[in-house]
Amino acid sequence: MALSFRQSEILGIARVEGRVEVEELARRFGVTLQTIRRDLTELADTGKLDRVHGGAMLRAGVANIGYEERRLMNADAKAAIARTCAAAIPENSSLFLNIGTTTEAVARALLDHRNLTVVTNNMNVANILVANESCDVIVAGGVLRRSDGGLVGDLTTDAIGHFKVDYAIIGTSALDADGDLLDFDSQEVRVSRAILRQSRQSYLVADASKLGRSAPVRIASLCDIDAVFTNAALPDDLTRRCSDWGTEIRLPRSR
Amino acid sequence: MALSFRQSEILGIARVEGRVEVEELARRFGVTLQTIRRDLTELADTGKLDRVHGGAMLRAGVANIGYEERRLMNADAKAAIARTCAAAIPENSSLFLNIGTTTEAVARALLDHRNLTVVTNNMNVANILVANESCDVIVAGGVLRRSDGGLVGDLTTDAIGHFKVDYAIIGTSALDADGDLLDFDSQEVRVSRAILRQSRQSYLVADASKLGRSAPVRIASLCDIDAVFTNAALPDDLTRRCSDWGTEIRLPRSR
DNA sequence: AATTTTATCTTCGTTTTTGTTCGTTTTGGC
DNA sequence: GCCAAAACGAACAAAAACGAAGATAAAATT
Repeated sequence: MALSFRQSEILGIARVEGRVEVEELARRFGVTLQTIRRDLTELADTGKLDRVHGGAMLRAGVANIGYEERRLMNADAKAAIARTCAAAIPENSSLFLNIGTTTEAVARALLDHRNLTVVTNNMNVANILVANESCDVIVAGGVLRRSDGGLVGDLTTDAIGHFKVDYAIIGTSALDADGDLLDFDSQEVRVSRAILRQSRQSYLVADASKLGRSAPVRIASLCDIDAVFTNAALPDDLTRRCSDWGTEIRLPRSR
Repeated sequence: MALSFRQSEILGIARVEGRVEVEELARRFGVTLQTIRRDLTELADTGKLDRVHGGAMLRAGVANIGYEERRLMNADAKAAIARTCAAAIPENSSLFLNIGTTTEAVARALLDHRNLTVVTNNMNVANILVANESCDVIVAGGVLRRSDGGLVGDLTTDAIGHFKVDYAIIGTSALDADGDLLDFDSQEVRVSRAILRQSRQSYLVADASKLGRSAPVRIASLCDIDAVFTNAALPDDLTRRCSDWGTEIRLPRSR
């Protein structure tokens, strides 16, 4: 079955937004709710989307509830950060993307970039970037973690050692007052460190909610990072330190 | 067939716009709707465009469509094979699943098994088995192939070398009259061979449509396989040879 | 000039899609 | 657990798009 104009457009919207609503789509296309429902049912039947009450979502693949909540938290901020970061990535370049909902937002923002080579240990990132035909996706293998679709373990670290890319784009669980990047899982931290080691430029993407939080394992310091993409100014002393370290701070252009 | 002046212009418009509509084209070229329809039908027949109601669109991932078709072909047979195979896999065991729509069917049939450890180079298998909470999923990394969600390359072969599992469950593109398993992609074949090497028992899952077909690269022979799960009796001489080799042939119980 | 070929138009019955209505199910507050 | 509102799916009718077949006209061939 070939998809209609409208259906493939719905799919496109879902890829970008992560979700679509019946009402909104009906308004947008100027058709009845029933027609949209039929479209969504068909897309769900062929496995392209997951149907939910009131709309549909990208195929869940890996997501569970806690993950969904995290993904929707600060969704706008994350999308804005992702756009800014994607704008800093030239076409024809290679990059790492690690685990995290913000890096997934970056993957979505990269759907229009051409000729990228992306190495990732995040199943969701791979699932998103499959849609970008001109992009080579390399999955660093490992043990699949249900909670967030991350691949971790020795296998992952080993695989990453095989590459050297232009940009590392990493997320973090927490960014404390000293400018240290922190995470909860030491396995994941080993992967993140390997990623930083194997890349020429390193970018941190983190929304403001990560700021001032804490977590037990240290990934790196902001002084090891070339630029941090976030959505609100950092505290004054951290800003000062960043300028000493030569770490650029990039905020989304206000709108 | 040579494209008419108008047809190649339609193609040009489609390349730019991504889609074309019958009405609009008819107006633009000053011809009737039927003429445009004929153009679009021809362009679709030669694979240049995808026909949809009201117009046509750029062909979306050619490969992807092929995959969908493959997945739906003999879907019932594959499901039956998968059930039989899954019944032969005890709980608390470890297994490989490689690329292929039949192995994906097996993954679906394993959703109720408990305490499995599954190593796979197939993103779809991983996405399916995520739903089985009691199952450890390990993804063997590699280059992601859009056409079927397979992960291939040296990275994959290396990763598989790290494991030794109880069962290898592999699919194949073709099974010829000599009992040789064949495939089209030599990279994928390397992965399949690595899988066979690293497992204690090896099962082939292949529906009858694979029988008597051919493909350029040899994976192995049925004599290397412990059991083959299929949906129709093999030719007599192959059956005889299998019994010489000690290769069991397992058919779904009729119903 | 006559004939064939090709592309297009016209007509009409068929298929697909969409809108409408209505009974059923799900959801969320109480 | 109960109820109202929202969302849903089934069924049918209307509308749009479709393809087949024959008619027409221009171009190519003889």
